[in-house]
Amino acid sequence: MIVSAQRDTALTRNQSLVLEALADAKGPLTAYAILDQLRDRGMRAPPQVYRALDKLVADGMVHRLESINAFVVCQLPDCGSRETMIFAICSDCSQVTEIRDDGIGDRFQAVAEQAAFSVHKSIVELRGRCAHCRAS
Amino acid sequence: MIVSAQRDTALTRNQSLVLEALADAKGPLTAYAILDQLRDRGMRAPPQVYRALDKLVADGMVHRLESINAFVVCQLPDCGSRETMIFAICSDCSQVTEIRDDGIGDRFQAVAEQAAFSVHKSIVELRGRCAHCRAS
DNA sequence: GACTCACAAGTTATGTTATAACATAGTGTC
DNA sequence: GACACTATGTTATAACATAACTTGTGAGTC
Repeated sequence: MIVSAQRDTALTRNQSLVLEALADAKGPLTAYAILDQLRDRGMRAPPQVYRALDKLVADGMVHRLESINAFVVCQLPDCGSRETMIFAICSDCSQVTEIRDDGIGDRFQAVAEQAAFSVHKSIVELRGRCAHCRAS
Repeated sequence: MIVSAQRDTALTRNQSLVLEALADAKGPLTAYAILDQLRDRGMRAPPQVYRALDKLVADGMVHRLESINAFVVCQLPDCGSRETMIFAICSDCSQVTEIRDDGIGDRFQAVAEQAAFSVHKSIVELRGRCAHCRAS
């Protein structure tokens, strides 16, 4: 459950480009969407994007959404810390809301403990409809 | 090994083959691993496997593990119902334990409601170490 | 039997996501 | 300069998934 954030080092050019692309995006982007966006700024091949994403995810500045194979910039402050985050992904517009639920990590730990399973990382992704899409 | 489960219609040959392969497996299998196993029983191409998996997942007899792109046969009875299941996936041996936590769905619903998000489906996957791998 | 409707299965090709493996270039230290 | 170290670039390919079309098959009808 410990996510060590090491933001001590400055970002490299590629890392900055990828972070910028994600920050400017309205929603999550796939690695290849990022690549396409950054082609005219020198990004040429998938490994460049994936390497940058690896670093940004490790530092807690970007989250990977496992169920849609996409990446989103972190919306909450202090997210590099230890909390388990919940991602609410709209099935209509694919916008993502990052939700903090203190204690959910402990709950997972507790139920897992009954199976003698020790949790290192939790993935919680909710699929449904966001406020905006429900209204329209 | 035959797995009885809650289903409306009988399984087709391909669906039975895929279910059998998953039931006999020690852990989760990817679609292509299933394909390889079933080649000598007539399975030839990915769409055949994916179509069978679609049906089995829809019927609740098989679960898809989003974070590892793999599939596992349902371990718990009455899983076709609406419960949100928790999957504990061992990072060492990739064995999966399916955990039931009544109430976790309500909790997700509650926190999502604060963001006016309506949940249709929840994905919870815990990564860590299973009892067996911790002991060894 | 012949027809046809519906659906499962088969097939080909391609799209999408991710990484292995190796080559090159910059940077700081001695 | 020689060296280690890290980031980058590049090519190729692995791994996962689906679109689109064809063929088979069984049930119901005439």
